[in-house]
Amino acid sequence: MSENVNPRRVRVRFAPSPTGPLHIGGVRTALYNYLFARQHGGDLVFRIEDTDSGRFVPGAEDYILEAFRWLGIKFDEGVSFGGKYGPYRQSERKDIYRKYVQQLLDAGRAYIAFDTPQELEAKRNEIPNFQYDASTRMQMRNSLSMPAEQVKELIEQGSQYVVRILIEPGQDVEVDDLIRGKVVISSSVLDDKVLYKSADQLPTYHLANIVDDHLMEITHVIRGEEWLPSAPLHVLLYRAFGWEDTMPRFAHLPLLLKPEGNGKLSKRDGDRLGFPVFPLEWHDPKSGEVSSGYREKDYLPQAVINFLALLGWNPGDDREMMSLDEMVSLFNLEKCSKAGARFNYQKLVWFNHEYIMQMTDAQVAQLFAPELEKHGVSAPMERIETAVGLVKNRVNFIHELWDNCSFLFQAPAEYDEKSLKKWWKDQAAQTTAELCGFIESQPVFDGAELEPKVMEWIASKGYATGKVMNAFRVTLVGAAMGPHIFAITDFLGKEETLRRARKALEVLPKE
RNA sequence: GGCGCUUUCAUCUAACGGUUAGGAUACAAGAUUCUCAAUCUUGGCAUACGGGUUCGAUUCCCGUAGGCGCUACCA
Repeated sequence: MSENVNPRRVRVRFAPSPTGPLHIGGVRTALYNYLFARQHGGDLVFRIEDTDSGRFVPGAEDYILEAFRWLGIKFDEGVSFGGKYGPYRQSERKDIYRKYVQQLLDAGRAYIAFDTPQELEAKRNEIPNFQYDASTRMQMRNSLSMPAEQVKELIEQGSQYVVRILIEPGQDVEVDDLIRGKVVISSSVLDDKVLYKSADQLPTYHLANIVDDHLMEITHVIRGEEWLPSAPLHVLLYRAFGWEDTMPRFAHLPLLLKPEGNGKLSKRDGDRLGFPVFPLEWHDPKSGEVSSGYREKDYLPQAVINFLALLGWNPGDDREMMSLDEMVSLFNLEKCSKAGARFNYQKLVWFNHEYIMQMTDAQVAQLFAPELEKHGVSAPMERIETAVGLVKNRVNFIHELWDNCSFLFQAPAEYDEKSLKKWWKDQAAQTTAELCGFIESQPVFDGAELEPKVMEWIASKGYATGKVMNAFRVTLVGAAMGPHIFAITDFLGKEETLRRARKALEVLPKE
């Protein structure tokens, strides 16, 4: 049971609905589709499923496209990419769907129903577990229960109607899932789903999805687990159309769950726990509400991708840090887990740290330079690189670099109280003054040469190394923090070093 | 309620009948050190429960319990 049984070129799709920002779970689904397509040398299609005119949100499509650009997930064809299977926006395929709906109607695999939403609502209130199926359809107002002339008349009068699939009860429908194996559901529990809506004269997801996947020659449908219950319906639709021989293989991915508590990951969780659930920041055009995004929160796209890839899949060994290309060669649907995965964003923070560590100082400096400018600091790239090299191991995010190295670019304006309390006492002022004198008297300043001399001097004076050095550190940094002290003096240079130390001696208490 | 999926450390997961049940994150301790980190070492932490099948079950089957999803003229 593998792909080589299927001689067709591998074609997969990611088909979001433009109803808002792209959810992070959708990003993972797209990622898996991308990995699968690349690995098999196939195509990844970007289709827009805008068949719900009521929920359409302007800007959502562009947002989704931009998110994938940022993440580095590339599509081969589809909306904005072109291709010979278009149009790729479902709202532009109305005529196609109309034709196939008619085919189903003609074949007796679907029927027309006149029940209004209000009537259905009333029915549901009246009967506890009402379902529109073989047991109830003859009591409803449809082309099965009514005489042909009446149906014709109603249509001519302009009555609104939907088209429903005719489900034959009593047969076992089998879905062969690449991740879960065989799933069997009795058609008796399925209902006569609406395929074509009267409200906006568009097909529902179920119909559009099958028609498009067939016409676009999709070979594998990799989607979220929420679609598993309707997969049998989809199989039945392929059967009704007579397309069963080219029906795509299905793979239903486990869902992303809340980091804590019950339920699947939602927008609210991000707000509550302090992490984004969207790739990019989103400004809702209707409510004006702003939802944070990973890009704006300073996460690296590689870190997001890497973290997401491992939520529900593993390469089969212990490796965790992987480039997109590595993932492409390692990916395997059979290695996908079946149970939902909690969204443990702590680990994403760790990934971000690891990727910063993995980047060269020059790469990090490029990202940090704009941040520096925001703080009113302009420095040669070389200086920034050096600074970054000194402190990048202690940050999880690029923006945290500032707090860790601002003192390299700006003399301390004030001194951290706690640090002073701990280190600026006893003979701190005196030793610092003496140290300044010693350093000034030395013919060398380079840390590698100066450090042993200073240590020797401290020992000869009988001082405690920690006390002398930390007092000195506070004068340079403004706090008891930062990299190795001689790395700092090297960066600042002799003049600036002594200037800062003496400034502190003026400002800080002598005793 | 009905239907389906699912169940290994707190979390992500490995072990596709035989392992001292492995790794990573997080947490804790220690080492290092002029500070804060980083780093290294160490530590604690899991096979939901009950039945089978088998010489032997984390692994296969059944049941129970928990979790998740679906149950719209939404996708």
